[in-house]
Amino acid sequence: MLTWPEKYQGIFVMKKKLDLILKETLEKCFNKGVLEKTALPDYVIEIPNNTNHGHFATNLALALASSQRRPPREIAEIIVEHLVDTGDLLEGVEIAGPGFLNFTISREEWYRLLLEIASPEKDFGRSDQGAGKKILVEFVSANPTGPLHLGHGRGAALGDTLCRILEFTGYDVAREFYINDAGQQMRLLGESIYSRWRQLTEPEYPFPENGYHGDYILDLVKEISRSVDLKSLPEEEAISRCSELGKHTMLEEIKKDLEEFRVIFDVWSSESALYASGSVEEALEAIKEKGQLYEKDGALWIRTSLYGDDKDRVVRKKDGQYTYFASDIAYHLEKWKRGFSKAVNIWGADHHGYVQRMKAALKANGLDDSWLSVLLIQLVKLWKGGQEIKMSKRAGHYVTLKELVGEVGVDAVRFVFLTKNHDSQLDFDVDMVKRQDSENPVYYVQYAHARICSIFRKAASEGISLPDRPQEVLNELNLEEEMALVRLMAEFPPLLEDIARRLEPHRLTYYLTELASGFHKYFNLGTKEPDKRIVTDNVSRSQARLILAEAVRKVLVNGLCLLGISAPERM
RNA sequence: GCGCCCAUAGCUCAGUUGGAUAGAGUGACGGACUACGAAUCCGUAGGUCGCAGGUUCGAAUCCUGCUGGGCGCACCA
Repeated sequence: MLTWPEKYQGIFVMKKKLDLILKETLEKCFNKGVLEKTALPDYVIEIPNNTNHGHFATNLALALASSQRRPPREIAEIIVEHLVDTGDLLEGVEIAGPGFLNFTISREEWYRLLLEIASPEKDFGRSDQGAGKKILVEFVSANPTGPLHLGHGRGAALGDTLCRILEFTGYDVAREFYINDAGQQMRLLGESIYSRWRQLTEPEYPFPENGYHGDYILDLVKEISRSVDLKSLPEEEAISRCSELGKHTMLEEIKKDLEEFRVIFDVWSSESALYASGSVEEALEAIKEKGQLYEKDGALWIRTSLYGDDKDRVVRKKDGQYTYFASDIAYHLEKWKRGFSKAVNIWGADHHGYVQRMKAALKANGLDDSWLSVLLIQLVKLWKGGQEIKMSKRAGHYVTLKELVGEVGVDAVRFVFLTKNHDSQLDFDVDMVKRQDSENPVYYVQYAHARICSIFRKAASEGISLPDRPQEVLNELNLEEEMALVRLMAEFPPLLEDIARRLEPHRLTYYLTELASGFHKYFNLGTKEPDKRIVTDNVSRSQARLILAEAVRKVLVNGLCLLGISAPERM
């Protein structure tokens, strides 16, 4: 039976303890009169980039400099001199640079954290930061007029990973796909299909202006003519059948492609349903009651300009038709009514101009600015053989998500889509991603996992496994590389919370690459120096290193899982 | 014309409430396996953080102006 420690002594606790020590120390200095009593300044306790700067560093002395009217280094010395050392947390403190305080945490404290990570019961990195908060993430939301392209894929990877991280950090998350299935574009889809069908027998039959040119339209023609006898219908009815069935088929396809991409939505909501249920009218009525609507030139306007938009916007046209904006407002008010404490939209960068007006419309309805966050994703450019593959949706020739996934695999596509900030353009080099070597960032991380699994197999073959009493072997861990790994893993939970707060999932790929790198580096020590291998002839040392390896493995698994990427045991 | 975003190594990009010597991958060059997986590791080279001011103990990060790029400014969807 394993005996693991129950109490979590992680990095939060360390930081909190340290902060307490600092506050008590200051109090002491004030009371003794060695420092002038002032309000607490804004200071930071952080993990320094440079390992020479200790495990934690604070700028407290620098922050005090102006109110104390003394040089920061002098203040730092006073603080160190009066440091209230309560427990066994600290191993050392140094004054450095202009007056930073660098703290070293005791080894025992790090061992406690390591056991916490490796513990089989604990989902390391999971937190309850978002407890009680319901958050709605709307993403992809592709029009059902064609297959998903790379931009949708990027949005899908971003949105899904964000959702996974939000869930892991305690939020109640709903993944939602909004179907723009009202209005002109559905009509155009129907006409495009119908026209292609007619052209089978009448090559001269006109194709609609702005119609959809892709080859998939021909597939839809085949599909539809199998179940419907278009010939027997009047033209108008045939087109509307084509529109209806085309949409249905496209949606099924989109759903299938997304599932293949490991993205499952909780809710599929539809624009046309908003009209059918009267939600659009209802929403406008509510806005009207707030006095935010007015008529001008025969159209109905909303006063978004009062709330940060450049100008007021039309919600109902002169011809009586509602604008797209009207249903969008209704949709977002619906989201609000469903009780979400926050909404996140992931939109293509071409919807840029929409953000401000959407927020303004919500504000006009009394909603807070920060309730809706919109993440805009920039273009994906595809490179192959050193050439950019130009795409044009209009002309109907573009690489679909399905094709790319078929070529390089889900793992690689998801990973690469998340290696960049959503706000910057992304170059996807197919050749690089297809190569099964170091140039491929996904393999780098997955390989670290497979390698650890391999080490466990090796250890097992020599009769070595994780110890029953891990506490008793841990002091075998004292290499700098080993402690660096522990410290790096300690940053995982706060990183996830930060990602959840700032909606920046791409940071996870960087972190995992860094962790994998730390492990590869550590592993390679053993090629030169056999006593630095994980599996050595010293059993307790091997066991200690297996605990470390297991901890790394768990963080890698959790991280990859959050990215929606597999963690293979062999490659 | 107005608004938003971006500008960091040859290339692609990280750099997160302003912190110490600005990082990684890739490309180039040179090294490391008869023993835990070389899909790995180590080393060298590479920078006026677009330009110019400002704020302060301290700026890639905040402010202003400029230059260069992207996107958006519909009674389209």
